[in-house]
Amino acid sequence: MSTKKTSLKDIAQEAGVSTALVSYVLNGKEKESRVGSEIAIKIRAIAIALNYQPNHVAKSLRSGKTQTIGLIIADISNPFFANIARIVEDEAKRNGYTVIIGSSDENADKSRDLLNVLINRQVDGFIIVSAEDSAEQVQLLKEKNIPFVLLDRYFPDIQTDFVSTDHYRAAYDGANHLITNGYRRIGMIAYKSAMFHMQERIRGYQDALKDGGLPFQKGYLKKIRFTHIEQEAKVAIDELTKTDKPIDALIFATYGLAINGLIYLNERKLNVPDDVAIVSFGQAEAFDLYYCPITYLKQPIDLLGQTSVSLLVKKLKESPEEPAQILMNAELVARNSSKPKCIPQH
Amino acid sequence: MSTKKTSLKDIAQEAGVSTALVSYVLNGKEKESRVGSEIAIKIRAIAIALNYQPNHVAKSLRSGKTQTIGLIIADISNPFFANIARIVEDEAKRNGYTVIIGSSDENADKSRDLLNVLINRQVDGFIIVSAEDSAEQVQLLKEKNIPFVLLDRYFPDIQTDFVSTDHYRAAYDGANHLITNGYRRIGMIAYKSAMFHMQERIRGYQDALKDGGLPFQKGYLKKIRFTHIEQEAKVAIDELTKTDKPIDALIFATYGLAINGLIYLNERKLNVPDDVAIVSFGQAEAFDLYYCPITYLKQPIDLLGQTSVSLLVKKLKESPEEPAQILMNAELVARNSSKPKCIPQH
DNA sequence: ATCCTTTGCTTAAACGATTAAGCTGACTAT
DNA sequence: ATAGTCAGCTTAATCGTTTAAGCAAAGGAT
Repeated sequence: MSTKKTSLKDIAQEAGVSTALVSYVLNGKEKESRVGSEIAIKIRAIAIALNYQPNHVAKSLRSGKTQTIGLIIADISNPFFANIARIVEDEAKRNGYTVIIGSSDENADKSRDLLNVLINRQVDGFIIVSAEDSAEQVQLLKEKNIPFVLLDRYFPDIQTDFVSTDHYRAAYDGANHLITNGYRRIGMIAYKSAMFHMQERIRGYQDALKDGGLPFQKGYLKKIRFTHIEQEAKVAIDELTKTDKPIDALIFATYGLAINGLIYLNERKLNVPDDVAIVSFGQAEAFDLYYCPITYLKQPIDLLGQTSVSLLVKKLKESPEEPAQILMNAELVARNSSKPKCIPQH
Repeated sequence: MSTKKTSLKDIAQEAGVSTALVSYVLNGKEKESRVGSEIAIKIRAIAIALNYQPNHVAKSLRSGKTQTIGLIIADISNPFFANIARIVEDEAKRNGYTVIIGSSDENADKSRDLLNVLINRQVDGFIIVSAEDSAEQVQLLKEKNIPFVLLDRYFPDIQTDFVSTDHYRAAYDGANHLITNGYRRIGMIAYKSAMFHMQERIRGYQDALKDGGLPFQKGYLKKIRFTHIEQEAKVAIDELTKTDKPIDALIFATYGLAINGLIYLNERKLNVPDDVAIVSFGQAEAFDLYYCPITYLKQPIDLLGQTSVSLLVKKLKESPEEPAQILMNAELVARNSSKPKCIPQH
């Protein structure tokens, strides 16, 4: 019933040769290893007959390579990361690698844990969407000479390979788009975070306002804590709208922020785009479903994912050279939520 | 620089003992193996000093266990599965397991591929959301005595462990809810599929209509191909609405169908729920964002995921006993999209 | 003094594969 | 005849752990 899996030894026994020969043949090294052609044929036949499947674990132990990539993301249940994960999975498979995904929840401790678990599991390398305060972990990987590629977020102070969206430019484009379309009191809701990508998004927003001749209003920029999105998003929106100079447009720095914010706008019966125009980062079916399709900054997810994998695979094969640092542009997908402003109200 | 990882041998050398002793101590078997308490302390100290991290691959080879679970789903970028994946990941971790996720795209060949790859990687067991035409694969796993638990979908003709939503009852509840709220011409859009869970959803819908005294109209049930959702969903909706007896309510048998359908309803300027009431399977933020929040059948994702993991872990630890077959109820979350029907139009 | 137990350690095989090195016999060249 | 070459195989070490079996010395009982 439970027929034991067949190993090299079984084949060797059946063929009346040593395991070495079998290994040579099945790895296509008959030429270099001077294996007789008759016995090679016989071995191959037996392997098929016994339905031989090499034991990956044994291979890994011997070779020191597991053909496995660790993918660290914030949360697999967030559509942005789920999409990334899917691309990475497919691309890795195409290169003969398997992916192990771990969710860090934007939390440095969990991220460290994950890294350790996966290092012990001997993954060959990592693709990492870094969490807050994880610079030291990245530094450590560098020192340990563990191959990795940072995805979507990077640390300007640490020399690493990375593949990222140009967050500054994306935010700049988003804000600029709103200005062009006639909006003048443009708010932004972002995370309270020291992460470079978030800083860049904020900087892009601010620079666009400045270049558009709009004075930067400190009160128009709201930073809320990742851990309290729901409550703080409401407070932020209230503060942005329940004032004598309410915003007429709002940029969400993140998909998660947008979801929460849009739901609350609904609750408050604020109309998009008449009361508030919207531009958001991230992308998801949800934006298509909103009564007024949401303008968003479409990050090149496919390219990001594919490039990070091929970069990592290259690092794993060839010896490390110069770090590759790739910045990609997000595409502004303009929809009704940011359409040119109608008649000035008053 | 690239300090080699420390192994048992290194510790043994440093402590002047054999690797066996080190292994005993670090695995907490000092008692059974009569290790001296002094040397035990010394070994532990050295292990910490050298930052010893056991090599999981070697452990796996020796033990035949990789502490890894294979999770086969349709598509990680689908929110339903992404959520499942997250739960499974967390629950597995809590039990000392790592998860490898594979997306089958509802395709039997890909599913078979995935299974083989993961079997070669020596995963200890599987959690599987079965794809169309994959009954034979499940049968094979059974014969090979590879532990697995089916998740959310199962085959009534094959005796296996499974954890699933009661799809029949969920659909019945959904349709019944619409009837109760005054709708009389209730359509359904489902997948053209032989999968049991889809058949059950359809059967639930039909039985509810029957029990509600509504004649089942063949034309009100549309089955569309998984591979052509976008086009066929439009056609289906047109056929359901552009007729002299148009539907007044619609059930989507799936999250993906709902997304496509709702977008098209928008396009057609059909109002929810005044023109068409909606009830959908699946759940996602998207449903909250719709101008009229969508009534949905909330599957107990957390419980499904957790239960499947603990079931599998139990199978892996203890010897196989009776197969566990668990059916859970979906909760109907009633929102505005299915609110009691207003004034009869004519 | 002798035997038995117990304690504290080592030895070595095993998991399944890879691969450098060595062995044997046949053939070639001189 | 004799050395050298080469084809065709085997041997055995190795990757890092685990663990059954065994060995040696010390202590206890008679």
